[in-house]
Amino acid sequence: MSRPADTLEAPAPPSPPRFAPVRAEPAYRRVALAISERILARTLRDGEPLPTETELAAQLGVHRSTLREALRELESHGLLERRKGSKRLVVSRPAPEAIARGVSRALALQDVTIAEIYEALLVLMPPLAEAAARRRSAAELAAIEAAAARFATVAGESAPGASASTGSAVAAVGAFFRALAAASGNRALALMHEPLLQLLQRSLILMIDRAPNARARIARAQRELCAALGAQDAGSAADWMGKHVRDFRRGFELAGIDLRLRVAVA
Amino acid sequence: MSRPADTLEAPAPPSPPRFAPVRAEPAYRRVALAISERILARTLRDGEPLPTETELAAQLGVHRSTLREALRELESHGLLERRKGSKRLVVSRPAPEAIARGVSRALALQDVTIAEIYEALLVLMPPLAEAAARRRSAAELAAIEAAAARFATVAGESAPGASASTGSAVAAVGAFFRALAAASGNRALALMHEPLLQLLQRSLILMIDRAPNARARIARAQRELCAALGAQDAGSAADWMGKHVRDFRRGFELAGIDLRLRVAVA
DNA sequence: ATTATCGGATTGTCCGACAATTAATGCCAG
DNA sequence: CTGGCATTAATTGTCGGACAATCCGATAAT
Repeated sequence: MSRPADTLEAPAPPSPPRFAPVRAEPAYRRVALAISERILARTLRDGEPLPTETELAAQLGVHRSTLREALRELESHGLLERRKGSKRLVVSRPAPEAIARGVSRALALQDVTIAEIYEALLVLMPPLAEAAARRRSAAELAAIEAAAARFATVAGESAPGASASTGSAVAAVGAFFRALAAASGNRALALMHEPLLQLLQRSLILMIDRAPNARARIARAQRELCAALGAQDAGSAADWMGKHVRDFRRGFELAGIDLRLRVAVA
Repeated sequence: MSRPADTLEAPAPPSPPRFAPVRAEPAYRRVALAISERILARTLRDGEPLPTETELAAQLGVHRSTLREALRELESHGLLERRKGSKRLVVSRPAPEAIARGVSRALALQDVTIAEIYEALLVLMPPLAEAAARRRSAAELAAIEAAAARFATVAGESAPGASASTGSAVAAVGAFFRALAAASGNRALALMHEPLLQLLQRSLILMIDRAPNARARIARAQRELCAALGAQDAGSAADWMGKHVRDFRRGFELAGIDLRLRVAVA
């Protein structure tokens, strides 16, 4: 486009019989690509601070504004992050929940239904529990049990209908699943389960106070799962997880929530 | 901070006992959030063109450069897209492959291993095949069969080692899985399978020419899967998909590729 | 009606500037 | 010589404005 030292430009190509690709990408995209390639190739390793904007813009031969547009793209993909209270951007590996948030949004915008999320959970969670039972460390087990304990506390301390506790009960459910996923030793499965969980949580807020016994049933399932994980009983863990997930479905039905409704997102 | 009776301090705020959040987010992020909320809330529906940059910047009370940074973020998440050869940005639902690319990158940067991808595929794909067998339409079945036919052609036409065809064979494998996922009727599962597929494809490039019979075994599995899908035999579909996935593992082993290697990404 | 032409609108990119904040530096006391 | 504090330099966030290339819509020519 408008570049500084563009000398005389002949409108017609002189002789080359071959044509260059007509569709040139804008500079901000090429810049983003160039930087992300370096990150992917580990030339820039995570934790490493990026050069200053002025410096980087000079190196890449673009204006700072242009560079900035590229940086926003990388930042939003989690390839760059700003450490708390610091100015400089540093290279980082994307945080799972940030990635998952994007996936959640995509699913929500695609009008995915609660039924689809339920089905996916039914596919994913039992194997996750199985893997966790087989591979969990002592510390991971402790974390899972702590999450279960917290749910029990939160869920027990209030009569059904006390909406103040709804949020923390749902959050505790999330914490339990996350701890379990972390213990599975499979980051691909863990990452994939995260968006489902995020979407489940949104719907759970509506369900947990309307389905009688929902809290009690969840607490029960968590206890059984903890026991299975403690005993490293993969079969039982998978089994109980299956029951647990199916219970969610029952909860939605009892609460009168149509499973064909599309999921909401934060 | 809180001193007892320090009456001499003049700069203390006069009356407001409440403080605003200290950590204000930059404008470009607030702007991005504001716009994305509208999109999520369907106030801006997909296909709808965004106002011009000048206009939008004015409405939001920020400079065009600032707005632009926000737009790049939304664009990179697939919430906005530029229709081919057009200038204006239009609201859009994120394309699955774009989302999946972000997930793939995240997994690769997290040093996820081939073994983890394999395990995830083993969890995900058989239920996907099962769902596809149950719900596939005639058109979807045709698409799957077409993909299988293409793989057979590509895989058969060249002697093993002809690296020219490697790329198209791998692409055909991808097309087959994608067609199958699309027929599953579960967009959550389909979206989650996509990053696994992307990563598998990268590794397949290395494997398919080094593992004897890889092509033939893949073709066989695809034929059997097509038969099961055609007969709407969910059990058989799940079964063959399981074998198919396990075959990939065998292929890696035969090719001498360590499953503990981390996956690569485009 | 179809195509060629023209002017205005819009995007991509750049230049430059400045306040607020963070990082760096130098200075003084212990 | 080291630790703490004040001052200065550097960096980011945001803004105003500019301009070429391109796209869009309308109008004129075939």
